Amino acid sequence: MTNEDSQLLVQFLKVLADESRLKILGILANQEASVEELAAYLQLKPPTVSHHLNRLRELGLVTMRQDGNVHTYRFQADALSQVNRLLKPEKLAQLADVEGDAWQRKVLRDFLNGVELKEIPASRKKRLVVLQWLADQFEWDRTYPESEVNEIIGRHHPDFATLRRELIGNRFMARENGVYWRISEKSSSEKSNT
Amino acid sequence: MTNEDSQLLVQFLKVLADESRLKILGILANQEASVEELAAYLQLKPPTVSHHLNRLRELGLVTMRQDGNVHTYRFQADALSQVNRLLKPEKLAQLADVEGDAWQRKVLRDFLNGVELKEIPASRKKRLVVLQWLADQFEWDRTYPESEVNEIIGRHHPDFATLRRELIGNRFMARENGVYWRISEKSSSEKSNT
DNA sequence: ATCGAAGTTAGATCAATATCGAATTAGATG
DNA sequence: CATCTAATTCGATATTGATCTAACTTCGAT
Repeated sequence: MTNEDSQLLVQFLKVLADESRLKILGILANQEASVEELAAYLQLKPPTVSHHLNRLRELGLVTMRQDGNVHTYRFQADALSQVNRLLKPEKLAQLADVEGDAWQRKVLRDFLNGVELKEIPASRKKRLVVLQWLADQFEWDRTYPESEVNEIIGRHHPDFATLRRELIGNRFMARENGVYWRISEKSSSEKSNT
Repeated sequence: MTNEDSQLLVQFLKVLADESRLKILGILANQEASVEELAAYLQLKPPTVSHHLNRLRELGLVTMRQDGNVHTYRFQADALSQVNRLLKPEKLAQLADVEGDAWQRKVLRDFLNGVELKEIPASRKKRLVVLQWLADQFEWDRTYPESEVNEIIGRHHPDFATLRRELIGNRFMARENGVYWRISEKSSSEKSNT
């Protein structure tokens, strides 16, 4: 489902999600009708019906034919199939993909001030996002002595000891013989930014 | 399509016709999620998401499971099938039937003041409605001399001659040898009221 | 038992829009 | 041409509803 498909679906649903317009379609599904007839059926004034017919026409749900002064509207059944095509679980699922990691970005926006970590998130999920970001401050393919680890973390937050332990505990980094290095995630979906 | 079906369809469409809610469904179609995650994905505040989830839950489009403080929402794919079932040309066509002859009633309401015909409609379609009503003032299974026809019509409008000719011309009544009687319509859908 | 975090509820605000009356356009008719 | 009718357009109004902040509830952890 492309992004335009998604926008189109919303437009269709907005136009259909109105009792008057559904009734209009219902009437026109039986037989074509003029604005005045529709207005009387629906107990609405002609300008209101005209407005609704315009919205329906914009999406191809009805067409208009003019006989003298009378505008006769006709239902276009196949336009509905577009909606039914898009309104399926699989299609909706594709809709979400365009979004991406907005949540992670939000967490970082909330807890970072520039490169400064305002505080350590209490919730585990958010803490993991921040730790991932912190781990990204370290390069791959090399080791760091503890002093350098403390210094790098210290640029972002005073409590480097806690954060260092968290990095190890949550397997963003590993330690052996007093040196530290980054380790890769197995399957998690987190990604860094900047 | 019953009337409740129709109301249900409108409710569904109203709930679905919102970009945020469609996105929520899109995300949940891929994996279940908590309120906060959804809020971050969509860049909305938790109360807003909570509101949307409530609307979706009312229609069975999502279900909720509570783990401690975290409410985890899950997409219910089969709820969508209801919409697809109702959103078909044939179903919409059935929707109009519940309405009936509102238009005719409207015309009569406009042109009648009690039993008094305020004026003779200029538009043919409306004139036919009024003539049908006028014809209903005559009984079946008997004949009327012209004088009585004039008198009966005269109760409703001064110009009884024009109306009498219209009744004949539009085949609501017939005349032979100076007497008049009602004749039945072939297939027209008009019905009278009181 | 206290505190913090996730969620919901309540209330307020603001934008979108359904509806209508008035004015306008365009066709038909005498 | 003058008039009448159907339809549309325009402007105003009123309602609906999406979103937010603030307050409250509930649960878990310290």
